[in-house]
Amino acid sequence: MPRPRAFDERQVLERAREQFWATGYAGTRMDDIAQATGLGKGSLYGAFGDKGKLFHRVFGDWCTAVVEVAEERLAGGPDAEALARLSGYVHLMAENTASDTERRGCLLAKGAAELAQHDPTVAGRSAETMTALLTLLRTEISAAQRHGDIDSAADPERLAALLLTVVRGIEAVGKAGLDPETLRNIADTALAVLPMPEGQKHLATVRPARTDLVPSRPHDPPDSAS
Amino acid sequence: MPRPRAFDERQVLERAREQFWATGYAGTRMDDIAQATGLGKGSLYGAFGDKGKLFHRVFGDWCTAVVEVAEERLAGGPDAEALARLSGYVHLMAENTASDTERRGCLLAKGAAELAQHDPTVAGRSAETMTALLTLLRTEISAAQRHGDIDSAADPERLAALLLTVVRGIEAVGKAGLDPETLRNIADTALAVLPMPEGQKHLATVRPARTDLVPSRPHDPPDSAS
DNA sequence: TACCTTATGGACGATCCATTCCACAACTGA
DNA sequence: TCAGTTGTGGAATGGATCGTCCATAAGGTA
Repeated sequence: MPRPRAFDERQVLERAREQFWATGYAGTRMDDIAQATGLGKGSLYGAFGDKGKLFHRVFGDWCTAVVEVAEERLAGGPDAEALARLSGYVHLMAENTASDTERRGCLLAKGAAELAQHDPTVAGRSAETMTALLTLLRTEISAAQRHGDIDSAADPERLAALLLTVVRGIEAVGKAGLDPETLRNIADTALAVLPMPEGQKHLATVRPARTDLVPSRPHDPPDSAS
Repeated sequence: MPRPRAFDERQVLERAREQFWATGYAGTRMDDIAQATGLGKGSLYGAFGDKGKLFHRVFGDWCTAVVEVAEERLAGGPDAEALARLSGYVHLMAENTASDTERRGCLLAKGAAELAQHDPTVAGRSAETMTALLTLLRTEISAAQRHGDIDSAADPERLAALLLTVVRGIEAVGKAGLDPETLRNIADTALAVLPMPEGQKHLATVRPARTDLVPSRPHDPPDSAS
């Protein structure tokens, strides 16, 4: 019975994300978003509440996407390919940052840096996201250990935390200005130093020349949430 | 012949840093800084130009301090203690983040996240800082290799980049909400996976129980620039 | 078709903020 | 002591920004 909305909510959120991503929370004006989406202020406020609520919505969606990308890459599959999945994921994240020529970084990092200290919602959501990623990584490391690709004496929890740190760290040093080639090397190196089972040499890939440990490395994921 | 300044420039910069650190660039008002320093707007603008210039000054000083802390910890000393120096540095950085209960994070990361994309000065300064840290780490890794504490077949450049990424990554995941204990473990793990020379086992420290690889770990550095 | 409900979007109000301005203070050198 | 010069701090300015309001449009329903 009421008049239906003339806009696609998802599309509006996408445009809003683009704005927040480009200029941060404080740096984005509601007028910008109105302009970018073609919506009037009335519709915008009517549909999403206020600037804060709109950002929370965008930020939450982003976090969901980040975890989904990890799930696509990591969850499921035979133990025999667990190490390859881990490698693919880490390299994907490195590639995302490396190809981010505009240096927009990741909205998760950007939002957390700007707001986590004062906004419990953002703080909570980013923390959830970290633990979700940690769980995915730990599971995969355990799988690789079962298959004998990673030393089973190592603590999967710790290795997962290390890999997560490397992934998030690549984003950080990328935004800080390290060049793409270095970023890709970091991903290689991180995977190369993972402890191999006793008896196997694992050092080779840390040597200067080797960069071929890793299987094919996909570009431009559908939702390239870096 | 002119009237001398009644304020201490260093002290004013310190207070300004505190503000920018706490609330970011856009989130900090010049009135806040005036209030915090006790200066009037006229003095503030007369002495530092405008908000942007003031931030650049603060940001630059911070970057200098970050490198200085690394130099104090890393540069100089016998090769025999190079690995210990590396370990001390990485743990110090982890401790800084772990003890940052207010979750302010690091101004370098915060500033870069907020401004690097649009402000070439910030982008350039943060990039310089990264390469300076990289150089310090590489030098120290080479020293440890000479002494036989790290496999000399490994590329010091790559290991340095990995360690830098871990250090910056710890800051990032810390701000994102991982608990202090996990952060400390990450530092342990990163050091434990460094490739040992052939013949030596290096895996032990990745095992759950071990956390004692590292020498004493200082708290509260003079200029605790995390 | 007439009516009711919701959407729309631009104008508006109130607030906030960076920057400038200015009257006055403080110090130096003659 | 007396200019002359620079520092000081708060009031004023001008522009920007968030959120509200309201007259109107557009579906649905009877």
